[in-house]
Amino acid sequence: MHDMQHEHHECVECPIRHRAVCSRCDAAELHKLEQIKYYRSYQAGQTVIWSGDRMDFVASVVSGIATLTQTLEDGRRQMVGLLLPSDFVGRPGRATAAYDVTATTDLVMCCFRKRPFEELMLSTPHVAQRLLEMTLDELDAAREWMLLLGRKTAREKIASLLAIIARRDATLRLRAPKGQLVFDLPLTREEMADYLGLTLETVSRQISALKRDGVIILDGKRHVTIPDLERLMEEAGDDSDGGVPE
Amino acid sequence: MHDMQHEHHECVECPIRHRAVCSRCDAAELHKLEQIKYYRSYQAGQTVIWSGDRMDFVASVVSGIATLTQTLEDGRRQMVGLLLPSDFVGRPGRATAAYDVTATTDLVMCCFRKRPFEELMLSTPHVAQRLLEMTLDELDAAREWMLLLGRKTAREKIASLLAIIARRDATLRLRAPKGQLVFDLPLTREEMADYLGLTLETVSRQISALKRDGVIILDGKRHVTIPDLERLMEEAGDDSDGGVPE
DNA sequence: CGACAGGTTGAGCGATATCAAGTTACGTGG
DNA sequence: CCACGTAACTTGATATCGCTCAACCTGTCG
Repeated sequence: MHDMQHEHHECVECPIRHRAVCSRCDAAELHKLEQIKYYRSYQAGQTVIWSGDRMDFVASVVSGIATLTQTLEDGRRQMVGLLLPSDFVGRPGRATAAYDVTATTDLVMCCFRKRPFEELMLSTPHVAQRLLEMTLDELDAAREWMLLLGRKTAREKIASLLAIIARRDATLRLRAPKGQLVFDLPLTREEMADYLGLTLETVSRQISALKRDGVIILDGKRHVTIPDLERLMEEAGDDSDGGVPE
Repeated sequence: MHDMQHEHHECVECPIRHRAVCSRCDAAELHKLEQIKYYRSYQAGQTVIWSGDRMDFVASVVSGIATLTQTLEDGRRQMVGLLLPSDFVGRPGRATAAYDVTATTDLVMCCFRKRPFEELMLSTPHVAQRLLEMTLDELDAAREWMLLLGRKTAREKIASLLAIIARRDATLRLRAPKGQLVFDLPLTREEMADYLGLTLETVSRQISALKRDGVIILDGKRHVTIPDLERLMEEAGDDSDGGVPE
């Protein structure tokens, strides 16, 4: 089902060390985490967990991208989470997965056995504090998506998604998002549709329209250039700056 | 702007004592909370906080109902939270409100000054633990709403909202949701529309349709009877039971 | 009694879904 | 290296659900 890699990386060299659920931990706490962690790898397209499955671990995304999706009986799908490096998967205190988790690119996760992790959360407040902070951020992101899903037009939805991916990509590379932005779409048209509450045909048409109008430049189907981020933000319909309050 | 009530209620007699952010606290911790708490009351329709405003407190809803809403520049509104008794308002570590908070009924809140509350969270893990749990629950609810907003039809949206209100009303009264359910809608048609990503006209039409089809019985505009919860759940499109995993 | 907020209903329109036909890119086996 | 198959994507024609605009109803409060 999945490849297991038993290589043992050092936490102190971990690429997500400063952003993940472990970012607040001191050396002693990291040592405890190190004892209950292990890595798992998945290929693009593989399902990590099915909704309803027993889940005996929680995890951080180390590299790659995963999605959370919900499905109605008749097959209608809605993505409800996009997991990037450093994002957390799973819920302490819950036995089964609430959503399908799928690797959309090759994916490496740093897993912690659930029971020891829960005990560790009680004894070392730094993990719980960071997890609360991350969960509050996710809740804000979810509410932003609710606005998008409930009230934005198809064109605005596409522009919003492109803006989010562009900005996120820029921060991952530690470059300020200014001037011309270039990135690759990590999602298929269908995955974008599932994220935006649209059909894949509408996604395709709106991308073509944004291209025709010069808001984006496409090279192939996935490689995107944003000549003017301001313009894209206007198309997204968000109020002005998009600055994240803190 | 708002009435302040300086009456001093005892935490041990508080109606939300067993569900709110303080539910895990022991007597000593409650005593600390009691020293930084105060009550505020708002009338139905009053705005509690505007998005972007400085927020010097966090709070629990004691009685009544409040909403969180986001607005696009051109006036399109999306509700992103429905706050019921015991729900938590505000975010530790953030200076300004991210959403408009409005009292839809008369509302009483138990407020804690933000700075002391944040310090208390560091010293007493029970508050932070409970807040994490509540935030994870809210995140699940938000993701459920994303599915509704992105993929459900107008009729399914209305049925879903009615089912949620019915069940929640039943649990607040501590009665198992079986047989015939009766409750009053706490929201206007417009508020329902803002919650569901619809127009108020569509809300009105779909409610009329559900009434015509015998799924609900209306007495006046707000008083609802659900003769068959199973039937309503089917109309909502959710898979079967709707049981909350834990 | 009049005014107004909340709610209902109708007619027509438009954005997005649906159904369908192609196109492009890419890997695989001959 | 080419032919084939397939997944991803694009584009067109048509259908439909929910929106918009508008009129009207109902209950409440002064």
